[in-house]
Amino acid sequence: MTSPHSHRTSVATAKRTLPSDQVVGSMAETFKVLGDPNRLRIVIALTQTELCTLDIARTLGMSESAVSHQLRLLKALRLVRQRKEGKLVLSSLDDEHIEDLLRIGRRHATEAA
Amino acid sequence: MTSPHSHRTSVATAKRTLPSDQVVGSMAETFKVLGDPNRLRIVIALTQTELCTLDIARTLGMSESAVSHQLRLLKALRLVRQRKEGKLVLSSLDDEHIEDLLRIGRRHATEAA
DNA sequence: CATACGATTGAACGATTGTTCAATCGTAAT
DNA sequence: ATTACGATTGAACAATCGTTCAATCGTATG
Repeated sequence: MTSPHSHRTSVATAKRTLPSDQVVGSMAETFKVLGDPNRLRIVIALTQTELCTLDIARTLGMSESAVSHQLRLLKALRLVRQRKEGKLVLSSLDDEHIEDLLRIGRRHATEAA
Repeated sequence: MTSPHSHRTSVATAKRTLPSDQVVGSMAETFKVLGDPNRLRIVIALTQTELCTLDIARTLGMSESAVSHQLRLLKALRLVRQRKEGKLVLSSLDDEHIEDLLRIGRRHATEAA
């Protein structure tokens, strides 16, 4: 025989640790937006410099349109901020936490499998 | 007139900062797996205790099958580890970086919009 | 004003996603 | 051996995703 196991108490304990649906949903959205390679590349590129939409497109080999669509998402989730300069729209990171996420995510990704 | 802008140099600079496709892809996978509310809840629940598949299902109100599918993904990406005990499969977090990601992600998510 | 350039928009498309469902496997207990 | 329980699997489905394409907007420059 192995150690006894009570489903009841485990479930009750685990349930207590969960944040509200709203918080979980918001966290998931944040991670999800970083979960696409092109969007992630955009964010990484912006850790160095402010860039206009076209430069991002050229840097990543994406269409201007695709970049614009993604920037709108990134802005909506407060990862990216934008300012206008003439006919350019310059994008930059909006939040200092983002670079932390990138750093840790990269560490996990490049660890020995 | 505003400040002059050279696309050429901005693109060249930005390109240098980008990790390889392989690294970016792996990072994106890591974020993506945390980008689903149910999967994220599973991971959060496991920060506290080791849990069997059924307990996770009961805690989150998911079917056993759905949980099992997601655990396989989490295991493949090395977020979750599993050990057997009798007929139970106990899951726990596989990597200490994960909790850091959760903490920072939560901070960003709960910041004032 | 007309032109060019950078940016945005919305519809449409194929591709991917997460779940359900039913069937099956494995282990422990009777 | 049979039963019960926990876990896994694969097919199938609706839903969501990210891109392309064409059209349009805005602003600076000729």
